[in-house]
Amino acid sequence: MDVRAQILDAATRLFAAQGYGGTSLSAISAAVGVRKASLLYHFPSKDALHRAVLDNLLSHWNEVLPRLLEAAAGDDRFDALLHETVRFFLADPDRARLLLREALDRPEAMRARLRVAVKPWMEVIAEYVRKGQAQGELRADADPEGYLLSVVHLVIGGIATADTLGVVLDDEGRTERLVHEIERMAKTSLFTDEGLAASRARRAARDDDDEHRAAE
Amino acid sequence: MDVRAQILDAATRLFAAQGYGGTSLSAISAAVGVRKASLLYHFPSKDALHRAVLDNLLSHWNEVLPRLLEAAAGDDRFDALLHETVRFFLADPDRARLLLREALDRPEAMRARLRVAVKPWMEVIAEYVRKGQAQGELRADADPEGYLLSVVHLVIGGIATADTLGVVLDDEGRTERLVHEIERMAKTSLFTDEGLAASRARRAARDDDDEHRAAE
DNA sequence: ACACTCGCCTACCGATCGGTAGGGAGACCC
DNA sequence: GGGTCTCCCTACCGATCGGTAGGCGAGTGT
Repeated sequence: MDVRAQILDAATRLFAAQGYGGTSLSAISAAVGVRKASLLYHFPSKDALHRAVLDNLLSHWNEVLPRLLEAAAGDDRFDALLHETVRFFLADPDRARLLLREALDRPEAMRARLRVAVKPWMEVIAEYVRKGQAQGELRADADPEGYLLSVVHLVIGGIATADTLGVVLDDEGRTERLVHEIERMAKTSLFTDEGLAASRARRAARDDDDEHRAAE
Repeated sequence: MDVRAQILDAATRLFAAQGYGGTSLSAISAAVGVRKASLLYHFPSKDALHRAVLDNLLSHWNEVLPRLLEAAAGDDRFDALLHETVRFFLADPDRARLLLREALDRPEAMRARLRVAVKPWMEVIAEYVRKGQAQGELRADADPEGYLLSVVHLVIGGIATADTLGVVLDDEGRTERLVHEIERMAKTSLFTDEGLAASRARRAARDDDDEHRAAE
């Protein structure tokens, strides 16, 4: 891996763990094994490095999301979307921590980023929620935008602090247990009980179908 | 207000907004209107100030919670507990931001704090959840500890970043809307639909009762 | 009147911060 | 082989960091 990528990687880990203000350029360069001046050759300033780290993270996400939205089968869209979102942050909890820190540290900048990067998607999905509500599959009293926001939040926050808050869950699979409950909450509070049953039935039918096709 | 309290207050606001590492002693003392050396007269070090800020916050909470647990009527315990928790953090969102930052910045220290301050309460409430599950009022597939953790998380995270994430909710009452949805999700994903109806019926009866008593 | 404490101050400390200047080894082009 | 570009280095900058030393004025107790 080239030095620039190593710097980006180390900066991501350190910013996530100690925050932007709490991480010095010396610390990052030391983690990579080069001198501070070399770091500043690749990134002209600490702020530029910070932007690069965030861009790197968000571009990953923007690359995953559209593929996900169109790939997910129409009916189980929410299920797949939720699960893949969880997987994305679970694959590297530092992603969740970075976003959380950014929201706390620079609310104004984060707001601007969200406005252009997230809001359009959010509106598309919210529209699907409204359709599901009209069909009686989703709870009518849910606030689509508020719900989506809260779920994103539940996932990001839950994963970012799973280690810390996991103190009340003594067993070792605490993260799995927490994630499982998060997914359960997200689904239960969106689907009506009928919708949930219908969704399960559809998935069973599809799995059956897949098996048949695989057997051929 | 005496200077010490002013310092504590300013430090709380600044730590919440910019984090511990991102806030200098000069900034805090400037906000109060005294010199840095005067600040260090009241608090021997930055770290001591930080501890004082956190102790101040947690003691508030520990003062509120027990009163809350015993005051809430047996059947609507969850409702009252949830709502008062929301109110506690909504009254000063900096509380939520501070806790969130602490969990990110010093996971080890936070874990220790949680272990002694939160875990006992959590276990008591989880026991009540299990009872409710046995009665069929609460969803049997919920993981009591995981659920409680996630709700705390949903509330704290939601309130801490309501301003930032509220970008997708254009209207002015965004915070109210978000909070309302958070409460809805928390209840819907815990109560069975029967339990929810029963709870509503109980509350209606009680309100009726209150009116009668007030009319006498 | 005196000593003493409290609360805040000015002045300063060494360490570390983000960032700059400039040099040198190696690869590549002509 | 000379020129140049890439990449990393040593050495240094002024600013700011958390923290210390010590003085000064306003009470307070005796």
